[in-house]
Amino acid sequence: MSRKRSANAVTIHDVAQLAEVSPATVSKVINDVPYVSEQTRQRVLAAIDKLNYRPNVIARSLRKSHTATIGLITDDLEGVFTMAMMRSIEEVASTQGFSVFLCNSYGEMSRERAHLEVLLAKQVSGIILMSGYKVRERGAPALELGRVPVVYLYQYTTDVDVPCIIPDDLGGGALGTRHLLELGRRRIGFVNGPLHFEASQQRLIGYQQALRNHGIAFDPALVRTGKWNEQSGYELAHELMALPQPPDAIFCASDSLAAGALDALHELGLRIPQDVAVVGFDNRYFSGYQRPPLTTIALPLYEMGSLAGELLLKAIQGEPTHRVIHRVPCTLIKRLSCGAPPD
Amino acid sequence: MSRKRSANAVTIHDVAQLAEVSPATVSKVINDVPYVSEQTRQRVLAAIDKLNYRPNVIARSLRKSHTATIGLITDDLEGVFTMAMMRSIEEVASTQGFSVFLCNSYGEMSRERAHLEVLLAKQVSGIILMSGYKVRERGAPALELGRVPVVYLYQYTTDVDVPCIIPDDLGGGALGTRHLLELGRRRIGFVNGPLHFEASQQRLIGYQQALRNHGIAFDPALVRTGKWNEQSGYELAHELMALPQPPDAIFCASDSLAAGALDALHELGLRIPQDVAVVGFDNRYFSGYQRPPLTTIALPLYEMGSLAGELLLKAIQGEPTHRVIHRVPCTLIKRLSCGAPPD
DNA sequence: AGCGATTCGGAAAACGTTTAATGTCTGCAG
DNA sequence: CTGCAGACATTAAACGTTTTCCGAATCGCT
Repeated sequence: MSRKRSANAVTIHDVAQLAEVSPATVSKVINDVPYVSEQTRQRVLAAIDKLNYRPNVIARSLRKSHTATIGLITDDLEGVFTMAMMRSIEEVASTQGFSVFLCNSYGEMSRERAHLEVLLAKQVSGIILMSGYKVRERGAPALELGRVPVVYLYQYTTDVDVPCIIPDDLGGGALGTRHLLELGRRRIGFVNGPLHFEASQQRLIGYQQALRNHGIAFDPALVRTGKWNEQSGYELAHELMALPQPPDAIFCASDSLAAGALDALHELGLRIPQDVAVVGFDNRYFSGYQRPPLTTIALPLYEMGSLAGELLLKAIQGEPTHRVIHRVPCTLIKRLSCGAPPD
Repeated sequence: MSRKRSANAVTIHDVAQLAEVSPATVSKVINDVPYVSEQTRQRVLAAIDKLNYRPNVIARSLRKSHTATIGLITDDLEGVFTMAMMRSIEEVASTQGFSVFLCNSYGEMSRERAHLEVLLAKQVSGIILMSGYKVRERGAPALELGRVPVVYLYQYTTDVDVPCIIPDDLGGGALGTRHLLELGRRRIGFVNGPLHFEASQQRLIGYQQALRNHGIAFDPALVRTGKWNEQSGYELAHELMALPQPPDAIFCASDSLAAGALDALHELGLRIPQDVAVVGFDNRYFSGYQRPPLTTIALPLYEMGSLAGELLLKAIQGEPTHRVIHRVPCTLIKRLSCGAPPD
């Protein structure tokens, strides 16, 4: 009989033979193709069950040239924002019957290139290129390699016709500022990261817009820029508080900066939020563990991830893809450092 | 000509045609099979280059029944220990030419089952089942589905013949305790997590062993068990410090417990490490941000991940796999809470 | 009874590779 | 001149599906 196959490779032929039917018919019942009688259908199903048959998806893909597989290339698998996006990508993919290949490029173009090659060789139906935070822009990867849909997640580029997904940093900047304004704060300091990051620029613009909308004059002395880290936050907060008219609130463009600012304020013996309110940005893991727990602007990482997945899957299904930059809105996480009652 | 193919599907036939040679010959030069003349080899390579041909790995796998692909199913994609293990798995896989499918089961058996089915249907060469911390034991997944090698990572089960990889919690418990003993501490409190976790049991045993090896009597009054969280750490540290003979050091079985303990000690106005030294366990992200930065026992997550990858790949290459529980040693991360000079 | 439409089932050709088998040279030893 | 052993190259059969096409049977009409 068919015992010559390698170990446990039960194929559609085995099923066909057992059910006394042709492989074509078996295929039909598997794929719910009409015009197979109920009786044979049952016979085939029984055979499938008995042999514990599972279709070989590889073979299927070969014929159908559709693998139900997408590739996910990340800059930094251990990046602080990676997991959340990955989680939602995996979720939308798997609920739609897709599997996802995980690739880590370590930010090296050569590795990214290599991963792209194998993904395409493995006939993925689409690819998500994901970054975290730092790297936001770069040349187009070698998309000429194959004509599979691509979406950029948390990064973008203008030289390629591809949808990009990033957080709405401007809106986030406005959101945090508005929150402080609504709590009655009038001199709001802004501690920013390096200005060559688009995120910094956008968050600052948001801050300014919110001030303007509230009829508060923008005071350049109240904004400071440094690195993204705690040390900068510490130093710049000190600078702000040393002003002749120190601020009654500090909005930091990252939670790390905010952590440093908190240190500085504690050092000065100031009460938070009574004397100075503090709002961070990013909703990093540790922000809830600060003293006091930090009110912050959350990056919409889940939403960005699922948007990426959905966009890609639609593109795979043939929907035309435009060169759009999707800016996903940030949300406010109220904790104790701003003075408002927490969520 | 061959323009009838779907868009940009350049196949081995196209190459063959351009190079005026048979597909078989092209295949040979691709796979470095001997007996093809240098001249035709060059001609074929030129054609490949010109057409920008990439072999269709799906088709290849079909014939060779070997996909160079592994599956990774995790309990909890967002688990605190997941990323590090994932990173090293991806690394060893990709350096050996394997791709990895990422699957998240959310700890639900039905999802795990479903993922297993599609992984097997997609003909993966092997599967890693990964957990984090909490779930350590459970029934065997439906391996009868297919005969592909499996390894368990950060979880284990005894009812299946499969290699398991877990941290050496006992060794870690001993390591932290020994470190405190060597720094001269003599009354070391032990704040533990729930005892139904094997990790708790093992860490406690390690603690006891280290004491014994140093000739210090084990005092049951010095060990407390609660939950894994900060709150427990806070309360149990208070209990310990209220003892008639309070400890001069506290070893916590998790960094969360340690964070709570730190709170309690601060509240009591005690200096760390001068009055009480503290050591945590897990090397969580926030442990370096405590006041003072927490000395802790690091879980060997990278090592566990790469071990998992290597074991799986070896098994795929045919090496027989035993039912072994690999306990990977933990390491000591010296920071400021123990009194020793940091690394 | 005749006949088109509908339903069911199978034969065979794909899908893009690899590989075993086979064939054709060329050169060289006897 | 024969025979034989490489060295190259090709043919064709796999791999496990899906899918087109075709034929047979049945059904519902006139």
